[in-house]
Amino acid sequence: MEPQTTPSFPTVQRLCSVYGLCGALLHDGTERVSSSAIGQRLGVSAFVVRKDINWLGEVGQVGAGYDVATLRTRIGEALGLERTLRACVVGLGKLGSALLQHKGFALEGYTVVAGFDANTNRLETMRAAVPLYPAHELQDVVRRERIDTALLCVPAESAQRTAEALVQGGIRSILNFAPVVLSVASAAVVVRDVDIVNELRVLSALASFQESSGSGEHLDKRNTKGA
Amino acid sequence: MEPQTTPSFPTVQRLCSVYGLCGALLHDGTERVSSSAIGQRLGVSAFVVRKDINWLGEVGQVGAGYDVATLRTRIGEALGLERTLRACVVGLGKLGSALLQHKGFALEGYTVVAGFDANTNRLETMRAAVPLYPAHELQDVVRRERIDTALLCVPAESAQRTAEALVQGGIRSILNFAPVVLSVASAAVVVRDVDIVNELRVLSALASFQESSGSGEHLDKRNTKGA
DNA sequence: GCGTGTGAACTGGTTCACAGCG
DNA sequence: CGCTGTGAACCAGTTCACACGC
Repeated sequence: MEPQTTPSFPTVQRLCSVYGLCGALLHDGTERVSSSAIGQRLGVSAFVVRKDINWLGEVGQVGAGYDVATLRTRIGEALGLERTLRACVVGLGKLGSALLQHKGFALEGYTVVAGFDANTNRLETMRAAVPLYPAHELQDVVRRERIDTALLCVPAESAQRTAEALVQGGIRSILNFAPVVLSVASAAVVVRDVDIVNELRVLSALASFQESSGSGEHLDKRNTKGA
Repeated sequence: MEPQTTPSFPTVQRLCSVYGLCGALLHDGTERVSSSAIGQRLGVSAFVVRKDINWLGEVGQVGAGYDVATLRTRIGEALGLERTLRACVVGLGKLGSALLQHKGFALEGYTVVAGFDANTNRLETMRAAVPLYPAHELQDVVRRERIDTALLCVPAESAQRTAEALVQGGIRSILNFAPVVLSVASAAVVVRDVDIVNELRVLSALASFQESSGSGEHLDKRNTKGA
């Protein structure tokens, strides 16, 4: 019935991708899908797809692949993706504003309920669909509004300090876009770092190897693990 | 002298992070650093840091850690991060505009030289420091301007099609922000997918496990692999 | 026969222990 | 005595092969 063991981290990642893919497939009206088809769309082997899905228990019809709707539901239940979490955006620079205005989180289990910035000037001139608050109210508002998740888009210098305020406010998870690795004391808070600049470095490095290995070689490339 | 074997993917990622960290340390005026200090800042063990750095050959002074400047240079040389690549932003929606205006790529080995969008209206009303072009000129401009890298910020539906145009234009690497996995035929092109919505799902799943495992347990969390 | 479910082998990345130099 | 460099043990995830149901 319920998942016996917590799955490995890569498995969680891939199941989340499969969940998203199922959404897209449903949107297109596709009702059934095979492990190899999923693998192709996700750039992984059919083996791992089956292993991952199998962690959920038996889901597919043996000769005929998986029912897309069922698969999606089962993954959603097992990973706790069905609920809607309350999110906020902290730091309303270029990236923060973009995320704040992004429609589509709503469809994916998140409601953005607040924005924060240290620059009160910016708060006054910005138009937004949700309430904006000055940074010093961060902790209180997070607690009062029962915010689950923060999208942290502040400069590197203030990232650690801001994260600590979020934790004090009782946040449950943080998606960190600042180019530092946060160190959060509380084990009750989940943190994930998405460092775009570092992604560019990785890309540059891979391209560099690519060039020097005379058009042959392969080093997996891909790999969407952790931003 | 030169790297014998291509390092594993996780090693490349971490070395890129170390490279970035060295930059920050130099900025602070720190001249020497130990593997354990690096490990702490990056959220990994000192063992892996040493193993990774050791792939470069001997770098540190045995009793006294690493010289930050030397370390940075060695990593830069080995991974090909010293050169400056020419980049463009494709798709000037919220995220694309934010990236286009982001200062700081310049400091990290990238020059943004062009922007593209299918909406000509948007091109006219936008102010930007670099030339903007309509989407149908993508392939030609990429070739003419010798653009190495594309930051792909178009909607999911057009991502695959756009990527193919980029490849036709002779692009070397693509950082894809669209929530699909690109399938690129040419082995000469490096692709990396950064799916923010999927990161949110992963975060949600991890938080869910976190809750159900009664404040104990640990599932590595962290892990910045690939976004 | 196609395609899932799954135990067994395998690969390679991480962890550890310790040698050696400042 | 601290901290790097590195070979050996360990372990986890992936790959493979095959049984079984439609």
